[in-house]
Amino acid sequence: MSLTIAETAERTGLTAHTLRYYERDGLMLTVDRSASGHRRYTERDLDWIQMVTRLRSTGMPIRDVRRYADLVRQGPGNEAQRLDILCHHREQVRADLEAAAEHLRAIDHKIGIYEGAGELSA
Amino acid sequence: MSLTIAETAERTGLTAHTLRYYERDGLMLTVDRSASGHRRYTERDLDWIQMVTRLRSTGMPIRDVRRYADLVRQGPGNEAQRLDILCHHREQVRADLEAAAEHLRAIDHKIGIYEGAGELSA
DNA sequence: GCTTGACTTGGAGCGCACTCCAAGGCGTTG
DNA sequence: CAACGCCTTGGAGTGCGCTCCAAGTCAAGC
Repeated sequence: MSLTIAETAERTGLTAHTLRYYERDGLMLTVDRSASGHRRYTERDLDWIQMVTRLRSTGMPIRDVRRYADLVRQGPGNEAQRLDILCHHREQVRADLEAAAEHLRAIDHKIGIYEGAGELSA
Repeated sequence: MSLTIAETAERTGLTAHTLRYYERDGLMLTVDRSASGHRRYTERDLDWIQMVTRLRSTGMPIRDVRRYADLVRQGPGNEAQRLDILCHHREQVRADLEAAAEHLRAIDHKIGIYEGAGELSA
């Protein structure tokens, strides 16, 4: 089983542009090519893209994803470093989530004020 | 009581550059000036900056903050529109928080795999 | 066999949100 | 009263993450 870049874009929610960009920028593991040079994505690539998407959408910068991808591409032996990157990121995400939750409470409060005013004036 | 731009930057965690930029871009309510033309920030400005910061750091784009600021600057009468912006944003933030929490769980899972492997190989 | 359309590349362009610069004004301190 | 530092402005520059373009290759359908 292997997918074209368009099919992979469809399945991952990224654009073909972005998939090429990620590859150029060192975020991908090795992507196979057909005889004619077209990219062929495997199940493993889809899993990896999902991981990259998770890291990106929790705010990890491209350059950090690249550091992580570099380690994975180097193969076994550097698991401690990978773990280190993931654990640091996890703490960052937890802190971000907590901050966002607090902001959400403040926004809720503000909404409550407007809704209260609406009721009073009604 | 009024603060200089430097003091306000200090207190809000924004830079003086950013405070000027926000004002130019229509994100601020009216900011007073001293006789010499220097900005003077009041308690009300600090509260407003905090709100802007909450909206920004929960992912509201500058242009939407500006729309909201425009309404507040226009004065009473458009509370329903303000409420609309805030409620839409609240739903967005909730969705983002949920997605981020799911990504966090997946990252936790990945970390668990690395830690498990570490223990096995130890 | 020719068209159509998806694919390739290097490189340019874009939108967002700042971030900084140059040139000049003001005002407190020694 | 001179120096120093903080302030002002319009406008240019930066970094990030895509996003798109031009020119060309290749594969499949009519």
